Amino acid sequence: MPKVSAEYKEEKRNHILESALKCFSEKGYQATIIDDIVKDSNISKGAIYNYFASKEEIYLQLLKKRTDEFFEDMEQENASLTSAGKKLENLFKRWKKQELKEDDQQTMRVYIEFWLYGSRQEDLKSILAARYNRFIDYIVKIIKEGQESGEIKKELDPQNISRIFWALRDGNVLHYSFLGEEEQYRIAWDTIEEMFLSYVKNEIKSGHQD
Amino acid sequence: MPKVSAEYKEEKRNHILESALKCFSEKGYQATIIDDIVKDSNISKGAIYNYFASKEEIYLQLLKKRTDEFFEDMEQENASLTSAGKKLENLFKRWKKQELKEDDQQTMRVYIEFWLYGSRQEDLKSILAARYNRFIDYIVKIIKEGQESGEIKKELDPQNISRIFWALRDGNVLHYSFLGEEEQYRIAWDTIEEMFLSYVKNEIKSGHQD
Amino acid sequence: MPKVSAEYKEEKRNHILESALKCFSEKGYQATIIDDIVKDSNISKGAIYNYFASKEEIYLQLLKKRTDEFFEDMEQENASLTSAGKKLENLFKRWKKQELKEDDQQTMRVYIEFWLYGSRQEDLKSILAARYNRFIDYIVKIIKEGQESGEIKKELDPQNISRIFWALRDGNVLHYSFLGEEEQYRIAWDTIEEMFLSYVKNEIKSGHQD
Amino acid sequence: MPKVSAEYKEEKRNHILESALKCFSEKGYQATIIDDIVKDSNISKGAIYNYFASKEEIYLQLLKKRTDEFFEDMEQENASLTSAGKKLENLFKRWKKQELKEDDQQTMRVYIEFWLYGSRQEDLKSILAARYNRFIDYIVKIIKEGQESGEIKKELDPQNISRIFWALRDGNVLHYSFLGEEEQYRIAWDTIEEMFLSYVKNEIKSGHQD
DNA sequence: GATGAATGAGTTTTCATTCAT
DNA sequence: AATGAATGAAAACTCATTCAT
Repeated sequence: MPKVSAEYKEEKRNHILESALKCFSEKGYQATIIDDIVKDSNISKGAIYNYFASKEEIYLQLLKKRTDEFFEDMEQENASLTSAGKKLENLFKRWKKQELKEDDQQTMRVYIEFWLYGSRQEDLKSILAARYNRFIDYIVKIIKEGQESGEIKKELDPQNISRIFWALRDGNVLHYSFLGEEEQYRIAWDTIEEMFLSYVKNEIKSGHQD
Repeated sequence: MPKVSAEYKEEKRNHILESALKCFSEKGYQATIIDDIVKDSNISKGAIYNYFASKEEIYLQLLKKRTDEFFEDMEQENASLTSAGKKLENLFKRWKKQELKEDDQQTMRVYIEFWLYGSRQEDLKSILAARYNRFIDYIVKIIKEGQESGEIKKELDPQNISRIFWALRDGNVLHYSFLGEEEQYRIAWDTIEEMFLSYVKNEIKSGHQD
Repeated sequence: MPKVSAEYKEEKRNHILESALKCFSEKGYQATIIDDIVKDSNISKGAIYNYFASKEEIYLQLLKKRTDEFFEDMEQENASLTSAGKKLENLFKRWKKQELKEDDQQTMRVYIEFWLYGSRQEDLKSILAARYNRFIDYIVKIIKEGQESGEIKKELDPQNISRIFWALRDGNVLHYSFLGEEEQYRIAWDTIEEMFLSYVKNEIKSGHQD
Repeated sequence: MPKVSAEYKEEKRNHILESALKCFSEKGYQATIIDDIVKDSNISKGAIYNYFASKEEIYLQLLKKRTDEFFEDMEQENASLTSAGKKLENLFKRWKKQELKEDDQQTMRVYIEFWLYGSRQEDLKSILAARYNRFIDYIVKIIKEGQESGEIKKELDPQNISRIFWALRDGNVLHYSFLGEEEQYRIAWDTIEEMFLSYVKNEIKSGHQD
């Protein structure tokens, strides 16, 4: 018989994770000290350690939660979209408007840092790889759908295209996140969309005329 | 009247920088401790501080040196190339064969980390921005050349295209550097080249029909 | 909702300051290392840094506390004294018996070192000057009182006399603190009292006449 | 058969000591690093260690040299003075005009610091005491002369008076050296002279009468 | 469950001294 | 004799984690 309800605990957990995201995003994972999270969350150091075993676990949980939420979101949005092309376009739209959600903006920085951090810790590599594959698979599925429906060129390797898609996204986000020039980012993202889709889609009625 | 020659000192400096690169690349900048560099270089802690004022300065000098070398290299290679298209292709070739030079591979990781690190230190932002602009300008110049010669579509904004070029490069390198799958990287890079050049070049006798 | 009472913290603070005084007095400020204070106080290094931001802050707080206590003490003692002459005599008495309080003895050494230290740190000069002026003003007030009541020669400049008073005190303390010959110190101090008071007081019924 | 003349070596030694005085005076003994002396003297670190075994030895030699010079000076000046009163007045005059010689000003700071430093090093205490006694004896001799000639009160203890003389001097110098207010210092010193001499001299035809 | 004081290993940097040239 | 590069033992300070209350 727990003293507090499960919801209470869940809420507190999330509260900590939100503060952690803010701090990690602003100062970086290594530079963030637990006291930063204490200050931002107004939750005591001891309490934080009641919910998470270590700073690293906070990091890991944070990334997992964000990733899960991203896929939930996508699932929901895509449910109503019928073609691969629409789904891809929706994804591009997502990052075009993303700068409005400061939240996601922060997440990106933290993701990229995690990329660095995780690639150096043997024990995190599998987590990193799993997360990466989840993203890859997500696009692979769309590409395959598109190839079946004839929207997307059959000669392309879905795995390869998916990897390129994420490389494009991450490269652009990398620049944007750290240089912060929103207008340029948006223009670049538009151009990238055009370039990517025209490369990937079948010529018939190619380009943009939705 | 120094006791050792300027070359000796230069060599030692480079020796330290090489060890630093190795350490920074393996463990990350923050996680690398001076003793790691001491151990790797076999140079005493005090001696290292005779050559560099701080760990951060080692980092900065390292990046500067690498960047300078990159541009020197490029300058030299491009001197013999007559068209914008050839220059771009040469750049793609460069990163395609890059994995052979382990050295450059390391530098990339460190560059990306610097991106994160620098974007959070007010005093480093200008260095970061200057470095970024140097890279941007380099491609802008090539694009403009190509537009004048008719190789490259005139309606494209050179700045924007340059940014996209580097986003492609960085995104791909980001994935490769941390996932380390060489074969996939090379294939992706080939595809990216095709995508990019076909987007950028004028259709007449368009880029790749090997 | 602190886990410990304010008194507990105050006590701990004082405990650290006392150890610091002991160490600074024995070895000097610069030569004292934090581990000396750790050893003497039996408080961990980290805990010390929970109470004070730096070694220098310990020094500053220590001096401030001692100075405050000195003036509190004086205020109390002087409350019952009605004439300027009595107040001056009381001050002389204070340092005559001072050697009995080992505590004050230590403080003096540390004060003098602070004089040296502070005079070389731009940012400490104002603290030093403020402290000095507080001492000067204290005697100035007494001198003026005495001049009004007729006890003290009207032609003397209170500021100048006050400065001389403290020069006498500091000079004597300097010698005593470092040579440690108590008997000689006490005799010198008696002589100084006689010299000073006979110079300062109006002849009529002057306290000391040879 | 030495390679260089004794004079050359002596000159170099003095050069180092002069630089050391400057540095010690400006930054303090502990805060001065050998490289400060190297920079100021333009003599290499190795060479400095050829002339002195350690930083401490430089300090000690410096103090010794300065003390010796002081007494040589005094001897010379006093040779032409016939009475104890004149000799004392001459001493007062010396410190009154001293601020003009920046050199001596520096020495004072260093002396005071040495007082602190020396009193904490068992092995330096005897050096300190010897130096102190040399100063004490110097005044004792003058006082005794004055007592014999009738200039100075016979009932005074020469040792005690000598100690007080130096306490006055050191106290005043302490304040001046670190607060640096020249005008105030000079006025105080005048007043101290008046106070001291009127206390010490026989009333008949006393030097200073207000 | 919550609190925040305490811990101490770990980190960067300094600097007196040495010694090969 | 002179040089200055090299050494490495300190020293101040940090911060993830623990644990008594």
